[in-house]
Amino acid sequence: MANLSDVIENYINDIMAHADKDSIDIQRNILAQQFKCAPSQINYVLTTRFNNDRGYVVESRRGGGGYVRICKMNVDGNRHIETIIKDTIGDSLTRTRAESIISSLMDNNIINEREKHIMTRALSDRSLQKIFHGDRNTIRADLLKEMLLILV
Amino acid sequence: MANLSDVIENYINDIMAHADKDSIDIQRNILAQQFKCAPSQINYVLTTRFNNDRGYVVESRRGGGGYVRICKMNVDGNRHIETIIKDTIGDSLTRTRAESIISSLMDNNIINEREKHIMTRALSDRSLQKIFHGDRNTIRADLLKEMLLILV
DNA sequence: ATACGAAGGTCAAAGAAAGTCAAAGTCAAG
DNA sequence: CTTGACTTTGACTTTCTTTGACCTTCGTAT
Repeated sequence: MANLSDVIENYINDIMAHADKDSIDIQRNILAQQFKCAPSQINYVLTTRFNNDRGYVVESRRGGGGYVRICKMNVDGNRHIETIIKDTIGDSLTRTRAESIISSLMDNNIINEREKHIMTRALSDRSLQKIFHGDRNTIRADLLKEMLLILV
Repeated sequence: MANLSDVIENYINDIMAHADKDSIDIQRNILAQQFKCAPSQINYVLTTRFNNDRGYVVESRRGGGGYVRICKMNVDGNRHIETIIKDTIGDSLTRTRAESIISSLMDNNIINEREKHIMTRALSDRSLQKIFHGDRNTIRADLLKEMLLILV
């Protein structure tokens, strides 16, 4: 059932969890071989699951001895929230991005699980079903910003 | 014989009853094939029978490895919330009524102050600013029901 | 310096689900 | 027999994943 991207995400999370540091190094081609997939699939996982919204920074190096370093940033509360409201969210926010942002807030203990669920549900497609499709993402942006304001 | 929607509803209830968890995952197209109907019929069943008035939350994902997850919220555990969702809110909810419902939840220790603030913000006129006036109260109703279902 | 091989990056097309919407069908109540 | 609520269907849309062809960067042996 689970797709390959999820499996790879899990695998990386696992390594991350068992690492001493907040960053790990992987090798793209090796990983791709391991999972019998195209190397670019690894990039796909990185951009969809280990991106900024989720609180990760990825750096890499090509050529012999190349690597991909995945760093989990841990942030301090208030400043982070302000940045999210002012810069990260913007005028429009997809559901996927909203969920990423909310997840990373929980990872950083800025909100708890119940609060995460409340926010996620509020921003779900189902809650916003009656809103014209083209407007949903702007409403989502407004909603999340407003909800986050209580945290500052 | 009952109509197809009823049959599908029963089928889903059956799976639900035999599941360990309070949620099950289905695949829309598979189910449609099984019942030899249009895939959108499954959506019809979901919106008419497994909606939040009946205590269900549905989430889904498209694309490879996609699924539809149907979660039964244990509303029986909480008569108060059940009543609010089924009877008090209805199809339309003004901001004022929303606020008084939320306040009463806090007074009854069902939610804490932070949660109250999050919900109030989400339902504020500012958050919903860009929604056409005539639609705001229906959206509010949907939003509050969806958020409340998380609590049970 | 240069060329070559060993990384990693990008992008677009194809594939795999699920969602939407409105038209057409059904059926019971008035 | 008409009306209105509920159901069924199908054409079209959107989202997410997977793959592959082609590009860029880096280290190293000559």
